[in-house]
Parts: sequence; C-alpha cells; structure tokens
Amino acid sequence: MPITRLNPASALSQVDKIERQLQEFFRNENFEPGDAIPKEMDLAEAMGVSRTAIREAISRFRMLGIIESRKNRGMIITRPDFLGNMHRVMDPKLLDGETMKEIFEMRLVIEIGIGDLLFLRKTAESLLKLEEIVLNEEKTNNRIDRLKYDVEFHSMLYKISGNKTILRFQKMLLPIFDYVDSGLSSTQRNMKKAGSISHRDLLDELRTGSPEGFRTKMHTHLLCYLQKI
Amino acid sequence: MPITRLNPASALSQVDKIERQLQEFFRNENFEPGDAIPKEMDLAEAMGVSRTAIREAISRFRMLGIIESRKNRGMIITRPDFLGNMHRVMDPKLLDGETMKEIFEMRLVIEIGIGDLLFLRKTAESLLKLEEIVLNEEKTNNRIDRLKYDVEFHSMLYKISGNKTILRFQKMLLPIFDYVDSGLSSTQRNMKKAGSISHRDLLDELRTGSPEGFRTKMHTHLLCYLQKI
DNA sequence: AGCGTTAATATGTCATACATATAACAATAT
DNA sequence: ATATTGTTATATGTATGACATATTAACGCT
Repeated sequence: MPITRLNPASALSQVDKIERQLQEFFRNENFEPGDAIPKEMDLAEAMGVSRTAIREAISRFRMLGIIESRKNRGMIITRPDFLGNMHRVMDPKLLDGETMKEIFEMRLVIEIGIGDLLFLRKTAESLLKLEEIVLNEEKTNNRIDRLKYDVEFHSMLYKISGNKTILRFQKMLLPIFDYVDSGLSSTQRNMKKAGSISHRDLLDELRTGSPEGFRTKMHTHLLCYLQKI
Repeated sequence: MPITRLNPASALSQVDKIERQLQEFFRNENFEPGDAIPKEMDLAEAMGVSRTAIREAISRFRMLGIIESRKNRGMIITRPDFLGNMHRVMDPKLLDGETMKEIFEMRLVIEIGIGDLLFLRKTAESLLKLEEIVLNEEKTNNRIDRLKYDVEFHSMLYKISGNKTILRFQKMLLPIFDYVDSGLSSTQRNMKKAGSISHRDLLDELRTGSPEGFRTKMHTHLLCYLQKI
C-alpha cells in the first residue's frame, strides 16, 4: 500500500496530478514499449496546463526509463529497468534503522532460500572460484581482508544463482548490509567467527550435498545475524 | 552496477547532469532528513543554468521522496520510501519476459527462505487466520476461488513473517506473479493441484514442525514452478 | 533520377512575469 | 501589555514566449 497513493489531494501539486493522469493514460490506452505518445503541446492543451508542467511530469518518467524523447521525433514508451532507480534512494543516511533491519532480514531469507538455484546452476568453474575465495580467506588473518572475502563469497553465491535480478538486488543492498554488519557487537562478531558452519563447510555441501542440507547449513552460518534481529 | 550509471555522457541531457550533480552534492555534504537545501535560484546561479532546469531535476527528487518543498520555507531533505516508487515501473506490459521470470524466481527463493521468520513470529492468532483460509480453500471447488485462496494463503505467510518490507515487496510483485502464474500450462496446473504438499500440510508443519521441515515442504509445494523455470 | 538545400517540426533550454502561501514584523485596539 | 490584525518580504508553483538544435521531409536543381 504505497503511502503516496493516499496523499491528501490538496497536498498534491499540479505536476503530481499530471504525473498520475499520464501514468493512468498510458496504462489504460495500452501503450507498449516503442509506441509514440502525443507531443508536449498536445498534452498541455488537452489537460489545460502549461508546457512547463507537462515537461516536469514527463521528466520524471524519463528518469524512470518509462519514456524516451528524441530530439524532434517525439517521445516513445520504453522498457524501464525496475531496479535501475533504487540506488537513488538506497542510502544508509536517508533510510531509517527499522527499514534497514528489515532489508537485512530480507537478505537472510534470500540467502537461505537460494540453495535450490545454486544446485540447479552450479558449474565446475563456479565452484572453483568459490574454492579460490575460501582458500584466500583461510590464508589471511587480517580482519579487514577476512571481511572482504566474506563479502566476496556471498556475492559469488548470488552470481552462481544465475539470476541477474537477484544479483543486482543484492548489489543495491550491499551498503545496507555493510552498515548493519558494522553494527554487530564484538560478542556477536566472535560468535560469527566461531560459527559452527564455515564457508568451507558451505562449499563442501554445495559440491557434494543437497539443497536441503545447504539451506540448513546456511541457516546455521547466518545464525548470529538471525539472533541479533 | 546500475546501467544508468554508464550512459554515454553525450546522451545525457542537461537535466540529467544536474540531477547527478545534485545527488552527489547531497551525499558529499552529508545532508540528512530535515536539513534545508539551498533555494532554487541559488542552485541555478551556482550551476550556471536556468531555474527551469533546476526545477525539473528537483521535481524528480520530489517524486522519489528525497526532497520536500514547502511553499516558502524552502526545501528540505526527507526520508524516501525505497519501495514507494517501484509500483510505477512494475507493469507486465512494460517489463520483458526474462526479467519477469527472474522476479518470479526471486519469489520462490523468498518463500522457501522465509521459514525461520515464520517460526520466530507466528502467533496463535495468525495460525488461526491461516486455518481459516485453508478451510475456505478446502470447501470450494471453484477454480477462481481456489486461486484466490492460494494467493491469500501465501500473502498471509508474508504477513506472519512480520517484515513489512518483504510484505510490501511481495505486494509490489503480485502483478508479475499473477502474470507468470497465468502462463502455466494445464499439465503444470494439474501437477500443482496434485502437488504432494498442500497448504494444509504447510500449516501443520508451521504449527508443530520446524523451520527446516517447513523449508523442505515449501520447496516441494513450489516444485512445479521451479521445474517450469 | 540522384543529390544537395531548405523549411517544418518537436524537443531542449532560458528568461521573465505573476500567483500563492508562509513567516516575520509592524501597527492597532482592547 | 497582550492579542489581534495588517503588511511586506520571500521562495516555491505556474504560465508564457522566445530561441536553439537536431531530424525529417519536401523541394528544387542539374
């Protein structure tokens, strides 16, 4: 229930209203990517507003990737990138703690549930890359480096899942993960370190085990985070 | 790696450039919700562009919920709703099939991984609501109704997870789920119907079982979708 | 018929004017 | 002295007109 839907109408600026009307118009008239839309002046006249107002609304759609305008060919509907705009609002300084906690929780849910995709799409090559990361991690004692390899390991899992959308989603959320992670108490950090399931264990399970086993092991691996929540 | 980041600079309109510069400015200067930002004319002068161009860029931020402007008090940074804008681009007519497939896959991952949250936060009351939905489903033979209760059941699980962000994410994605779901072949539909794990089974597991058991059962329950992919 | 030129067109940008809502201050009345 | 009212300054909201620019299409010339 996006709160924007129920703003008091009085608080909506004219541009806001135009934006809504246009979106509705495009949907109702079944516009599809590639279709040309009326030119600015026609829209302005039809809606009884200035070209300036129309342009402000259209500018928003341009940002979202819903509309593209070419110098004098007019404007056309385009395929938006539904994750392409999220980075603009994904800022730890802007989001509130509660939301960040929930985003972090979402990460846990995804990493536990991603097992099936991994087994569906793992390759000898991808397992080798994981092996490399784990070896690097085991070699170092530097805390910063360990953290780096930790991120690398989990990121690689997303890559192996073969789902570009999930991968991009994770990358988008990384700043939040980092932020929450850095908030772990030392006790929790130790517990993480001493967690009964290491990346090595996860890799072994991925090599020779089953999705169920992997899910359970991943759950244990992430236990410290879950308990923090 | 948001693709928008690496558009050929030449293809960027002035407003696009202004938008980026402003976003960078806000980040670098550590603006936080509540902080006032310079007024339009000052920004226009500082950047050597017209007020119109500034207003178009700011209008985008207003849409995203990053900036709020009050009639003559100036403008302030606000807390954006990081999911609030997604509905604008979440349209089966606009997205391509590949992306929708990946979104659907994401759903499966989440529903399998959500077990832990459910056991963490289930209540007698919420289980009763699930029971009610399952009873309704078992009572009817109407295919439309069964589909409705199916959606209700899964939606209720998201609610029980107690994670508003995940719940909203699911609601945002529902049109896509429906779209993919409606593309199931009759064979797959029958398989779904005859799936060895029913909603009743899931409910029982949730009542008296374990997260691991639930994850496995949910996996089986969603098997027909996974195999379709 | 082929080529270059020109005109029309739609978007991109700018400057300006005016409307409107708010806040701060001043003036007035009780 | 306090409260109410009126005034003014200010910043955003909206509208209008102008010009720039890139692309298309029509036109005219050889």
